[in-house]
Amino acid sequence: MNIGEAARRSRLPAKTIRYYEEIGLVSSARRDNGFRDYDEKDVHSLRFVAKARSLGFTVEEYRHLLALYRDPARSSAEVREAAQRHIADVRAKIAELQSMEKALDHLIHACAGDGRPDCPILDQLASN
Amino acid sequence: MNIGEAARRSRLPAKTIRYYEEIGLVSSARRDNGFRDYDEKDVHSLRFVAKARSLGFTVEEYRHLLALYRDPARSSAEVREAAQRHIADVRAKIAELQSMEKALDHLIHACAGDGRPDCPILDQLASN
DNA sequence: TTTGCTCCTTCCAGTCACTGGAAGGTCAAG
DNA sequence: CTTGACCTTCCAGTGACTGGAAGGAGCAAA
Repeated sequence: MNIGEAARRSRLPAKTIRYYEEIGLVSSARRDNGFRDYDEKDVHSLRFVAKARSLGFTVEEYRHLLALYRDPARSSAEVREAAQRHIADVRAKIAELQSMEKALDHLIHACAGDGRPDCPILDQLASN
Repeated sequence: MNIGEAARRSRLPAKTIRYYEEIGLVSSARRDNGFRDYDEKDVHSLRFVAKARSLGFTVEEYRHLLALYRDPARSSAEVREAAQRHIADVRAKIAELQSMEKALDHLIHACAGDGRPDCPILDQLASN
């Protein structure tokens, strides 16, 4: 099948699939006319990558997970460690964003938001 | 003062201050030897930017907030709107990361993480 | 004076993961 | 024969820095 069909079936943009090929993450056969030609196995790999992507893994992590997936001698410990490293990153990011959210929420509630220039948000940014 | 001192006092890397100058966000005087020369007012602006940065605003938002800060005829409504747009972004990002975290947490708990190859994490990535 | 050190300058390239767009080739339907 | 949807490659841009090279400035110690 053409890249467009593979894109629809993996829910990855065609551009992204070409990019993944360029960086050696996935590959495909080629037809005589130069068009990429994907089979079910290729689509399966693309879907695997699409799911890792939706969980926020980095490209290098997709690569690692794909390699583990294809290695029958892998240990589940290695997979779990990759997932644990990633969830730690996700949690750190959440904590950071939550502290921003909290600070912003305080500021927004302190600000009248009317036609006057007085603004605790600017005051806070300008303090110190 | 030199850029190094301004960097220490604003808690922004010197490289970042030069970058902000390049994009027209801040500016400074120059000494005869070509070195940038910062005064208290400059440091104040840099600190303002550093705080906006720590709240996760984008560079274009720092620019907008600085302009509002410097405009005595601003309305606090405009500042509050900028903050509200930003907090909505932050909340959307938090929600996205939390849904990733939840999915990852399930997977990690389902995985034995031992020497065997069987792994629900890979199974889930490969499903469909 | 020379050495050594820290700080400063500019410029260029790289990061991450795409994304957009230009210019042109392929193919089936009408 | 044209139209339109698809495909190809290549190049450039995104955001917000960050790293590094190559070289100049300024000051203290030997």
